[in-house]
Amino acid sequence: MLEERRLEVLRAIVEDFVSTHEPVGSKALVERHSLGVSPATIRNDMAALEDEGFITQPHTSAGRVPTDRGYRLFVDRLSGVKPLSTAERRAIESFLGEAVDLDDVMQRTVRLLAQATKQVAMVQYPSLTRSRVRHIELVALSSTRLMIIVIADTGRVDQRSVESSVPVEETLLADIRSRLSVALVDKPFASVGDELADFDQAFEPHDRPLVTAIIAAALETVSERADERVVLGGTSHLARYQDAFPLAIQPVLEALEEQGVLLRLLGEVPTESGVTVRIGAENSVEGLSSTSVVTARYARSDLSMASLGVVGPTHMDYAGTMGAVQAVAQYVSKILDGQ
Amino acid sequence: MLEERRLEVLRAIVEDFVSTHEPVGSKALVERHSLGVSPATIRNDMAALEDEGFITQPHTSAGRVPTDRGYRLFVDRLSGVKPLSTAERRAIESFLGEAVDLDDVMQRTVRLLAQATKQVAMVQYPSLTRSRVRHIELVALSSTRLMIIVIADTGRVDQRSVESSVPVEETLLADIRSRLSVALVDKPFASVGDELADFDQAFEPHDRPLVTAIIAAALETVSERADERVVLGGTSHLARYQDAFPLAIQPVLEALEEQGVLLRLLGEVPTESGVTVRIGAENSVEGLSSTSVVTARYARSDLSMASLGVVGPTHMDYAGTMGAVQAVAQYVSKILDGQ
DNA sequence: CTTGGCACTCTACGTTGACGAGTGCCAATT
DNA sequence: AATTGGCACTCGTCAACGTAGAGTGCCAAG
Repeated sequence: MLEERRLEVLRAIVEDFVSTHEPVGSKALVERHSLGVSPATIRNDMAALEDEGFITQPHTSAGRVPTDRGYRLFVDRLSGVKPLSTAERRAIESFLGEAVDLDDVMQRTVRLLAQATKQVAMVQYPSLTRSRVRHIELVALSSTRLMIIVIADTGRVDQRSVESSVPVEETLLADIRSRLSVALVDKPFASVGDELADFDQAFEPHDRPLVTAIIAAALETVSERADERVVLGGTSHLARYQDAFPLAIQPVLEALEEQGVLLRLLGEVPTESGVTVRIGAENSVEGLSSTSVVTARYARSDLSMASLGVVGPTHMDYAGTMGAVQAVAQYVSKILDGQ
Repeated sequence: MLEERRLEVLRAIVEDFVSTHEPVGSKALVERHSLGVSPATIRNDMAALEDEGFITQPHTSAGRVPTDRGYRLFVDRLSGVKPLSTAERRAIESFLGEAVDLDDVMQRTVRLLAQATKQVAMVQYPSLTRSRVRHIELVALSSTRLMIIVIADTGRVDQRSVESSVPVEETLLADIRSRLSVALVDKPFASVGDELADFDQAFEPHDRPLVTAIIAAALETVSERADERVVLGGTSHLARYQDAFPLAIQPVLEALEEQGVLLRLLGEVPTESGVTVRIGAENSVEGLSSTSVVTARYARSDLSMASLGVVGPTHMDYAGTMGAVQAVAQYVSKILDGQ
């Protein structure tokens, strides 16, 4: 009974604080929510919640504000995932459906997510590790410069240029090209290294340096590093919190400019499926200790896998944000599948 | 004599205001700069400058602040372009030299520019209009899905997928591929449309729909739209002006999120060479009316051409910024040439 | 366990008054 | 004709002060 009402009080505090951005007091609480008790009772509950570390007061005699721990409890036990309206779902689907290529899908997704959540959105390119090689191409740009192009079955195209110390014959190039195709096409990216292990043995010793360089370039395009790409959008939403709370936007912007940081945010995802929320200091990223990160995985039917998500103030609308992130992840998966 | 000193006063005001960000008064001016006259004289000059619209006072009794017109005069007649130190030049060269491909060059350039100017940097991808087709490739992703890949002599790779209503034979594909190569390789992008004008006539009528779709995709990769890509960096520098002056950062961030806006900023460049400065309302972009934009063109020996630049508050260090932008443009050109 | 009452603590806000920076104007000087 | 010192005036900034109001904790009564 009492346990239950306390949770109800916490929920009310979080909801009010999220919508008003102002510390919430006992009197305002009973007015806005129909808890059947008096302010004094609420005050007792609040004192208990504060002892347990779920809420805190900015200064003596102000209302209460949820702590990170309070938000955590709220997300885990009190809040659901608010589904999007059918109109919203339809808008998402049609907007994503218009995308012409993978870059466009990523671009559109990040805009969509930022717009839907009114927060900063990030979308990781589909991982290559489970992809396979669809096609491999070797092109001479000049007599000593080549370009190697690898196309994944996800539709992703990667290229890298290779410098040769000596001019390259077109016949040699054709030979390498066809052998590469035989060796790699339809092979998973993860096994490219093995497939190419003694690839250079088939060539004349004096061609080996070139072949080795090409192999190195091929491995680079295929290696983990290649899917370390995240697009970002909606940073202007950060400015809305400018004057608000302890959210200095400079460190946040700085952190978000680092691809490495974005990858960590999107990468540290537990095994479970569904939406992941990391609150405040749970993000082991300096500069984001007063923000929350909501992420979800998306996949193209197990071929490739990556994450997307948003970054916002800890006092965000978790239910709505989680709903939007989940829905977008779902539709991106669908679109990628269809393509 | 008097005319000359007035200009000197304007220069002093701009310089002081840029470094302190505070309105500058007559007394402070004579103290900090060795003009051989008294504050009262300066006041007369200031009154004249104000009448002419070069400076203004925020309120009745505060110091003077330059107007957009004042900055314009300063940039046109009073300020030079501050060259970078050799250490800086060397750092730029070595950092850009490490780039592995075009994407990497763009990425590094934008970081460099942001870091060197402590402002928001933007870099446009090299324009395709003057590029030529180096190689064209057609790949089957599935029996009804193709991908067309166009490689420019700038090293730029563009791809686009094509859907076919009927399964595509590999022999047909090979035929189209070789004819495309013959028709397009070494042709300038601008002429691709002409070259493909009656390309479909060479094929059987029932193959025409597919060929037409491929032509459309090829044109898309080659069309103007394709070079409409700008990378952005250093947005966190905006936050430094947060509390300062009339630079609300939200509208600026919003404007900079629009690729179209960036292209307009980088595109509206007069015929003259060198560095271009647009001050305040001279940028015909809503939201950027209290910022200045400094841009320069870069080129790969006339093959391709694009712009780069920075966005900052109107009270920026024009000499230093112009120097950095110019130097970076110069080195990017060099690097692209070498590659 | 709940509730009303009460004293207490702070913050937010508006008022007030000095202070100082800066100006414009004028008469005197060169 | 240009420069200069003097002087009165304007205004924004800042600190001090006091008040109003929101919110709390505690206690005694229901």
